[in-house]
Formats: sequence, structure tokens, C-alpha cells
Amino acid sequence: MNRPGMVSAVDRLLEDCPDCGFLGWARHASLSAGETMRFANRIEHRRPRLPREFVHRAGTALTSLYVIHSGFLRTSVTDGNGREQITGFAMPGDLVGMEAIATGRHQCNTIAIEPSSICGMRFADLEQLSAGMPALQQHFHRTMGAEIARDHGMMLLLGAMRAEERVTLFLLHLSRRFAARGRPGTRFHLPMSRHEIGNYLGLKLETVSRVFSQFHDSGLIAVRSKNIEILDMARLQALIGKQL
Amino acid sequence: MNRPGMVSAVDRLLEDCPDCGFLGWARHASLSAGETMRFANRIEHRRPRLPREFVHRAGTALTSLYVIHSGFLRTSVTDGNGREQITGFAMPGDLVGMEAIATGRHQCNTIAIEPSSICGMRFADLEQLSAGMPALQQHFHRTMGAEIARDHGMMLLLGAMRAEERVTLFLLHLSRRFAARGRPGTRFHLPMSRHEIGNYLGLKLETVSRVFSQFHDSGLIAVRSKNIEILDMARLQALIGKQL
DNA sequence: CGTCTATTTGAGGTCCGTCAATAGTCGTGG
DNA sequence: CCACGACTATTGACGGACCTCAAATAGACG
Repeated sequence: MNRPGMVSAVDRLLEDCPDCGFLGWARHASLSAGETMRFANRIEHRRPRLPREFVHRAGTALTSLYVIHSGFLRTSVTDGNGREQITGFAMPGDLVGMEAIATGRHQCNTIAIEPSSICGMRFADLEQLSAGMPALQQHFHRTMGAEIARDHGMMLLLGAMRAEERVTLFLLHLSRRFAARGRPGTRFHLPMSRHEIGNYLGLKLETVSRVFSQFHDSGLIAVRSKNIEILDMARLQALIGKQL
Repeated sequence: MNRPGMVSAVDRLLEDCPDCGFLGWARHASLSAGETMRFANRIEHRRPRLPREFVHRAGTALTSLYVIHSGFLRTSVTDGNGREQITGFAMPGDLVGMEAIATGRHQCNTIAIEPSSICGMRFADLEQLSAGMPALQQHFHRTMGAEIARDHGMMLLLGAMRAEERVTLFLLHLSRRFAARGRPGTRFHLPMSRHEIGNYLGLKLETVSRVFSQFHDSGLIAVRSKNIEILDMARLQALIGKQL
């Protein structure tokens, strides 16, 4: 299981794309070296995407799921009248494309909002491999389950919270996600516009801007355009009461 | 594959619980008779639930996923302040419990709102079986994918639509789901209260009631308490423009 | 440095929420 | 069968949170 030849092959994979999200799956699922090799052979590493470039479009056939390697994406659904709702922002390590599994066609548009790179795997390959590797299957199921749980949290936010709380949760979630990736959680750059934040939160951009200004004036955060610093985490958390 | 003994065993299963959602999966996934038997042996059929009785509670460990056999359930998430958001209403054939897969603990409360019966399968069994039956695995993935796609549609509804449109979509979706189950799609009974509808749609019960009355007065629907009849499907659909 | 877009800020309007009273529904028991 | 109480739904008047419209300012980019 740890033959020298195999280990160096895995090492070579990691050199090829360090921090690759799919290889992170292999580690999390504790795949053996042989399993890791079989899995890793199916990864298409680091396809670049420029800002405003699509990862996939609504209506197109599902081929691959993608893990963000670097950068930032946004995913949105539209109704027939051109109205749009951003359903999520994906950052390194996040998986996108799962909404297409039910029908085989994408329901969402996913677009880069920063220069990004993504690693893909054909969904057919992922299903086939996971059938033979229980730990991988489990990890994939957990990833889908996490998306469902996250979506339910967004329904709570959109259906029951006031603007101030929505913005607070947005900042706290972003902070936590940056911190989980080893970046500072109290000082970060917002890759998305006020319009995109508002759309995501079910608010208008002016409302987002007003809440930011209000938080700025009361010393909770420092906002300078897209740069955010959280100055009083405790008071910010208190705004939403006991966390979910 | 079609030995007489096996077929009658499958038939006996169907007698035991005709229209069982899990057995519907077996049919949809085109499982062989042998696979169907192995799968069906793990089903816990028709556990009854009275109104207000729990199927699972937030915080408890995930053991089984459940398919509704008869009746109606509602699923909701709460934040730390007692605020609640209904995330869905489950009717016969629907699967509940998937939000717990990520953490192994339920994030939601699921409660019967009508006398109901549900068929369960241990999640560990489902994962194990689906690893050995590609068609079953695929069907399970599609079911999870469908939940994700549905959730994104709800985000669009909650984040971008006006009260009138939300109620319209609620009625049309319900109508479609009843029709898909062989019940009349233009004349049905609402098993949930105005309060529950409002909570689900991010509105207050008074607003739901007002929209119902408005639709009633303009001849779109007939409302008598919890009995709904859709009188002008075309005009109702026009209210939301081109469908998603 | 100029153009363009994004953001901030203000004033006023609207949709929906809040509060409150009325009416309907359902189950229970006299 | 009707009376009663508890609950649910309807309807109205009013208020507030957020949206709309508009102008000013700041930033981004060639």
C-alpha cells in the first residue's frame, strides 16, 4: 500500500497541481495510493477562466463537475423573464455543477468573477470510481449533502431575516470560509460587486451599501470599497443572536 | 434474471407495500429481480406518523432516509433565536433526510402535517447497496441533485419575487405535483395552514390570505378555506411570465 | 487625464408587515 | 341538533423596512 514507486507517483501528482481540490478529496477519503492514482488519472487539472468567462451555462449538458483551484466563481439561476438570482459564490475547494445531476443539463450559469482556475472530472467517471471506492462515494455524498444543508440555510436567510442580519451573515460566512482556507478571516477583499451581494441576499445594492456604511459608522467593520476589515467580531455575531 | 421464484417474490414485496417509493426506485433504476430483492429486503415499510409527530429532529443522528408513502410532511430549519423557515413539503414519493448526510446529524425538523406513513432505509445500507448497483447509485444521485435544483428555485422565489408571484408558483407547483401522482391537479386540498404557506414563501399569513382572496375575486381560483380549485390555469401561469 | 462603471448618499414611494377586529371552521358535549 | 370554545382565516387601517429614482463621489482602466 505504500510501495515507494506508488508514493512517488502520488507525489508527482501533487507537484502537478498542489492543493488540488480533488486530491484533497482523496486525502479526506483516505484513499490508498492505488486508489488515489486511479482517481487522479481522471482529473483535468487547472483549466483557466477569465473574469466573465463561463464554467457552464444553463441548458447545456452536464459533462464534468469542477472544483475551484484558485479564484472565485458565482452561480445563478434565471427565470424566463430575465430575472436572476445568484445562488452561491464558489471559492477554492468548492465543487460546482451538482444542480445538473438530476436532469443531465445545467440549471445554472456559473461564471468566473476573478481570474480563476478549476479542476474538472467527468461526472460519469466520478460515479464509476465512487462505486468502487466506498470512501470516495461517501465523500461525494457528503459534499452533495452539504450543498443541500447550505441551501436550506439560505432559505432561512432569504425568507426570514432582515437586511442587517443578511449582510452580517454574509460577512461572517465569508470570513469563516477565508479562515478555513488559511487566509485572514478579519481582513479580506470582496471579489463581487455590491450588486452581486445584493442579488445573492435578496436585497438591492443600495441597501447593501447602506448596511455597510452603518456598520462602518458604528465601528463594527472598516469598509473601503471592496476591502473589508472586521473590527468587532463579537458585536457582529451578536447581531444575529445565537448562531444556527 | 426472470426465474419464476424471484418474480413472485418481487410481487409479494409489492403486495406488502404497493406504490412504495423505494420499490419505485427499483423500477426506475431497472434493477434486476435479484437486485430488487436485495434492495427491498432493507426497506422498513410504512411506519405510521400522526399529525405533529416527528420523522426526525434537528440535532439527532442520521440513521435512515425516508420516502413518503402516504400523507404530507413539512421540513423546517431554525436559527438559534427560535425563528423558523419551512424548507419544503414532502408528499408521497418524496425522499427526506438528505440534509443530514454531510454531518451525520439532522439539520432540520421533519414533521407530519397529516396522518402519514413513511418507508425507511438505513443510509449506510443505501450507500452500500448503491455501490454495487450502478443504476441505483445513479438514481440516488439524481434524487439529491433534484433537491439541490429545487432549492435553487426556492432561492429565486424568496430572493427575487413579489408576493403574488410566490403564491402563484406555490399553487402551480403543488398542482403539478398532485397531477404527477394521479390526483386532480386543478382541485385539491391544502394540508398546510396559511401560516405554514406564508412561512415557506417568506410571507406573513395575512399576505397569503390576501393574495388568495384577490385571486378568488378575479376568477383565477376558487378558495374555500383549505380547498383550492384552479379556474384559469392559463391566466395563473401568465402571472409568472415564461416558466423557469 | 478622461471616460466609464461602481459606490455612496439622499428623498420619497410602495409593498408587505403589524395590529386588531370579525368571521368562519371544527370538534366536543349538552 | 345546537351551543360553545378554540383555533384558523379573512379583512381593514396603519406603519415601517426596503425599493426606486436621482445625484454626487470615488475608483478602475485605457
